[in-house]
Amino acid sequence: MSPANKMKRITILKAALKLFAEQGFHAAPMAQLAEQANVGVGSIYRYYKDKEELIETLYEEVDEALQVAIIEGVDPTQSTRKQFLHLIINLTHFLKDHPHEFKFLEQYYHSPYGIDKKREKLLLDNTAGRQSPFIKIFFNKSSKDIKRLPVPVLHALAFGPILFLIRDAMAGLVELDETVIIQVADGCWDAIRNRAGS
Amino acid sequence: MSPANKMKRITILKAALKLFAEQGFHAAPMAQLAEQANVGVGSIYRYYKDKEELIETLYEEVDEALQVAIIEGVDPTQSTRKQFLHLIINLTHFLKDHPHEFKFLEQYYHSPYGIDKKREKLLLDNTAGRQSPFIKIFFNKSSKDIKRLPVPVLHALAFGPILFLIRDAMAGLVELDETVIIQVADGCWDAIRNRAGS
Amino acid sequence: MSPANKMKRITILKAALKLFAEQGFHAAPMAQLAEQANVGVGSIYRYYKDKEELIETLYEEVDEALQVAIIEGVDPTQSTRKQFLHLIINLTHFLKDHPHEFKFLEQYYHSPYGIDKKREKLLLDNTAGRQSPFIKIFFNKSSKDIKRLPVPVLHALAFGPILFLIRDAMAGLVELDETVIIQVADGCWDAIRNRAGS
Amino acid sequence: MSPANKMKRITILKAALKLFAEQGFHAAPMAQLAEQANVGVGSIYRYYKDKEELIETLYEEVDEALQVAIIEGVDPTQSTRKQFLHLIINLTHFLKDHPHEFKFLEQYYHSPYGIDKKREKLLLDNTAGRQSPFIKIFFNKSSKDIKRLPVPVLHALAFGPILFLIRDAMAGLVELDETVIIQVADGCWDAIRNRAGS
DNA sequence: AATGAATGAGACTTCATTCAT
DNA sequence: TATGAATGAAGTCTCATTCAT
Repeated sequence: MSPANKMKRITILKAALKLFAEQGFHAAPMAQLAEQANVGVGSIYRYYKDKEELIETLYEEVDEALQVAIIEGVDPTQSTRKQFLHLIINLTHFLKDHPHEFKFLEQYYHSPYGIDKKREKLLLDNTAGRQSPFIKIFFNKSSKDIKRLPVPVLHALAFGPILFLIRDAMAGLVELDETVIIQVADGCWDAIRNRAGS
Repeated sequence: MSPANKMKRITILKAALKLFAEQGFHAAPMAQLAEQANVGVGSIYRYYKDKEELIETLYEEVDEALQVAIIEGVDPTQSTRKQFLHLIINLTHFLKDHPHEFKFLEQYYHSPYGIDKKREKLLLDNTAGRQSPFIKIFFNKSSKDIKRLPVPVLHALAFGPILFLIRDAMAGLVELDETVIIQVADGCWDAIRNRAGS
Repeated sequence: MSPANKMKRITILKAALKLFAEQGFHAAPMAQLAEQANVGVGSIYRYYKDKEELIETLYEEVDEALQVAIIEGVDPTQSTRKQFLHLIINLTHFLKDHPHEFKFLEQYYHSPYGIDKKREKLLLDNTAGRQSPFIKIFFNKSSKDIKRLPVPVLHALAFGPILFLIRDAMAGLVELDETVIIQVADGCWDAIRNRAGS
Repeated sequence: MSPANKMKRITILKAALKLFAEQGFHAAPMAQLAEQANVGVGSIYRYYKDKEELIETLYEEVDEALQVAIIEGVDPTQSTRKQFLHLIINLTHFLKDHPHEFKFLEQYYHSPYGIDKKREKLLLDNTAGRQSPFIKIFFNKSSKDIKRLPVPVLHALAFGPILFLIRDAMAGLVELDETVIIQVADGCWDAIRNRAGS
């Protein structure tokens, strides 16, 4: 594919991200998307078979970016706690700085779009593959530092709060400054760490 | 309103809950809803101005039921921890036992339906009103037992994990038995409690 | 179905017959059909799942009418030749008097719509069922009067010419008056009859 | 036009014939045609003003080939009957051996593409020109051997049956072997020949 | 001359909402 | 009051045709 083509693909994807985030999949007509992307309606269909494929592709793209952002700068030689905090902070910053991506992902996961199909795939191979760059490495060496709990439970304890909070932040209910982020991360750490003498 | 009317309102609402949960708002035509509810399409419009109002009303109903279920049997004379565990368990059971309600709420919150409009309203007066039956009471006496953190942060630490986990459970990724629930609740408690000497 | 409904079904069918005959299936948009039938576009879809079902229904309807018209007044006690001529004349009159029906059928059979599916069904059970009211009766007693040939061949010899000619007549190339019809019918009879002493 | 151009014209035409025969005019996008012909879409438009012109041209080509094939080997010195049988056999073989051509012609004639415009032109100057190579010569000397009937009627009697039958053969309803062909041709001959003493 | 990406009119179909019965 | 047939705006997608390269 030529660079020009690639560029148009991306233009469309970007416009879609914004539009879908702002209006939702269903309330975003292809015509409007075409307009925002400054292309003809038909052109979208050169690059994506249909609306669904566009959404799937967008999801893949966004998810990829998220995964990359999350592990950025995490240093495996540091303490588990340090790494954990780093992850949480990365995640939070990425989502705060990319509200469109955040809203899109929220919709994607929670609308019965590919809800079962996608979540299942996603989370299933979380345990053993894809997203794992960080999850797996992190939880694998967990023996000592982290509670011996089923991975999904650790997962929930570790990431549930911050995701919950980011939603509130998006809605303007909290100011997610560094202090708060650290507080939450600390809380999460408390939730999963293996407290020796307690 | 006559009892007969009231009954029909409820019939419609029940059918809507099921349909919306199973298919999503957008994929659930009013005609199908009418069919499921065994009423004429036109009748729905006697009780609800339009589809949106129906959804809003349904949300209110479901939310109310959830609030009630959550505080059921919580005893203010018990220890904060006990009360907290009780809340979490109530919440989990309700959502596990009412998957339609759960799916509906997920959609409602995460689709840009009333996302801003609604969440804002909802969470804003959380702090000082509606939902508070349990939140407020609970956090107000928090001085000693619970970390001194902004309420939304506590909120996130307390409820984020279990909500996260319930989603996984719905998708069939985890078995949410009593043991797991307790584990999570304990984890959450660890996240928010004020550990005296640590 | 109420009489009013039935009436609208028929109104639509009639408009469709005219439109399809004049413009062809593909060149006849549903919107135009709706206009001609004086109904809303959406209404068509109350009665017919989609354009294809409409076409199929129309075909069934037209075919039925044709079958009925063909055997009208045919008297089994008359000579085979008389009956044959009667059939041909009925057929010719019906198609001449119903040019829309004729054009529609031509299209239906010869466009790769249900070409294989339909023709097969049609012609296959011609031999032994449906259309047979006349075909079967006619060819079954054929032993003496009619050549011993495979049925499809007799079929072709008997009806090929008149169908061919009707097309020319529709195009204005021949005037299909009684004389000509009789001439053709006679020719066909000559083609299939068993000439004793020749 | 250069030989190379001529070749490309023909390549396109061949691909079109196949595609139109298999899918029908309407279901055969220009893009797919280009692909099959191994040319760019734009190139098609260098040779043909638009889709319609392409179809018309194709029709002309196919018709020409058919005319040529039909008279091949017909010997004017033979008896009228022999010549007639020869014609029928030629026609049948050509169409049997060129199913794409056959399907294309069927569509072309029976869809309101150029139905009136084309058939009229075609058949009109049949009487006095174009196609006549065989028709005219054949029917002109007909005085004695053949019934005195309007040419279109003779036409119908002579060719109607075999065309009818070929359709059935294409649909797999009859096996068109030499025997059957001869039977039909004989039947047709019976239909048009002037039986002396009858 | 050849290409094929781009276009947008227009096709089919759905569905929230109305209104005559 | 209850109904559901009728409506048409709006959505998704296709495809003949053009035009910059």
